[in-house]
Amino acid sequence: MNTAAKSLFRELSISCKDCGLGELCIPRDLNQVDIDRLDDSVSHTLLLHTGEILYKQDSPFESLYAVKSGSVKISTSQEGGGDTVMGIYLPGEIIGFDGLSSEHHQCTVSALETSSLCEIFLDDLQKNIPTIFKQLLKHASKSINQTTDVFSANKLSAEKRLVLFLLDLSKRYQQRGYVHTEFNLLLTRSELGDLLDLTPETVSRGLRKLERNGLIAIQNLRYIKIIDLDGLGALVDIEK
Amino acid sequence: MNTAAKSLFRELSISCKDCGLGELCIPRDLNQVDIDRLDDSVSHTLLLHTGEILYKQDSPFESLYAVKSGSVKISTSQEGGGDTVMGIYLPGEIIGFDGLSSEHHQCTVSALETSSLCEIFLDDLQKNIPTIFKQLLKHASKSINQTTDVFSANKLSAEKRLVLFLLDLSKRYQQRGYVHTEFNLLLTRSELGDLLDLTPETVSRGLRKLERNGLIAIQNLRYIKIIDLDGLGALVDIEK
DNA sequence: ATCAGGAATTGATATAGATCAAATTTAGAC
DNA sequence: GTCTAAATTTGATCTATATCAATTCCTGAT
Repeated sequence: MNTAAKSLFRELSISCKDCGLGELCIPRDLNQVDIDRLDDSVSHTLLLHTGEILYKQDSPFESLYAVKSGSVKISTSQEGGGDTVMGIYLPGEIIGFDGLSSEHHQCTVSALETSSLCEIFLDDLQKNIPTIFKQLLKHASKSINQTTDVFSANKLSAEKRLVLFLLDLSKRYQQRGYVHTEFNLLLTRSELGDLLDLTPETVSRGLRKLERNGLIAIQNLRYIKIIDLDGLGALVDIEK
Repeated sequence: MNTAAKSLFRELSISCKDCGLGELCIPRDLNQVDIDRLDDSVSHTLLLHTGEILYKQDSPFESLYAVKSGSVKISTSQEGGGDTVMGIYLPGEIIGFDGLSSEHHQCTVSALETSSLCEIFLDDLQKNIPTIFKQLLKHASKSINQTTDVFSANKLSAEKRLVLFLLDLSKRYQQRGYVHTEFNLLLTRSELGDLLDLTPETVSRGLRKLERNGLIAIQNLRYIKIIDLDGLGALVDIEK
């Protein structure tokens, strides 16, 4: 655990087999014995409050983490000074792969809201359940595919990038059993701009245009209600 | 192995311990016994000629592959019709992670020149050398970091993106023990445009401008000689 | 060696989104 | 509840790069 996360508070432990995330997280195709072993390699649970940092760019890699509740953002510092948001992670998603190859993290991870995480001790895991590594590889692979999705989105128009972001978030909330037609955006216009490679002004104009056209409603700036899901889909599906 | 790769030809086998790639590929921190076991999980060697396909988007995931010699490109088909080049891979780099999470490949991989690859049987590997999975995770992690690099490059000017691409290629050639001041670009202006999110016209103008300014020389369109490495570095290092 | 079709270059113009600027709203600290 | 700084919105320009178009240059096939 990073020094920056010293203030982390250890909640009442919940074992992997009782965790509500179930299949969304690591345990998939694991038998009961392995799930019990999984518990021994995972620390339950770290608590982060809004803005608190899990690990910083350039800090030595120590563990992977599973998001248990809440959400975190990963960002990188640019030479130019500011930060660039690279993505947000929701419950069941695993973070930390960015640090594996060089043993130092390439990104900074911080909480977007009060969030809990599990720390996954990689070496313990390897000792206890060799078979789990394929699961982890799958999560890493997912991470890659997620990045490439954003990547391929970036020759699209500003409006389409915005709509794709909203639809992706909606889908991920749905997969986790939350309402998918309304949710907190979690990011400022400026952070969303980083992520989608747009200026805050363009993000604002785009969202307000979607609102004017009756596709979404915006409450208190960050809270989005999707009014016409099909309409949003149509904006990105049809014409190239 | 994909049906599209039926024409693959099996070369004389070379074992992992005799392979020139050494540390660049999987064997790192592996003892002799494990390297011998590695051989049993790897098929040596597949040969691909220019343009031949290793696996296609949507085809079922079967194996990972290590590039042994030559180079391959990975691309995705867009709804709009055309392909988009996502990256190129050089010897020692491992491909196929895109297929792990959904069991189907998200990308198409084809040879940019005559190339040889090793097929890595994941399940055998897991049986034979449980400890190797961390190595694989590192490669997956590298894949992620590589993608995010490209990603973070895309708010830069066309010229900087081009220079960064040239410098990255140069560095990777150097790491592999090749001359790093001259090399084949491997991609058409149009493919390079896909990768850097630029039009072929802008790529052409950019490269010709670098040539006019005496930083590079272009031979036969694709062959690049770097004349002023520091000059190129200065174009991307200094001002934001 | 010739030829044809794709790739690359070069120039002219159009435009999406950046940038600059100013007013307004919001949220956190006291 | 008030205050203050930051976030957001809105409007007016600017510009890098896309787009369109016309040659020219390669390369591979015959």
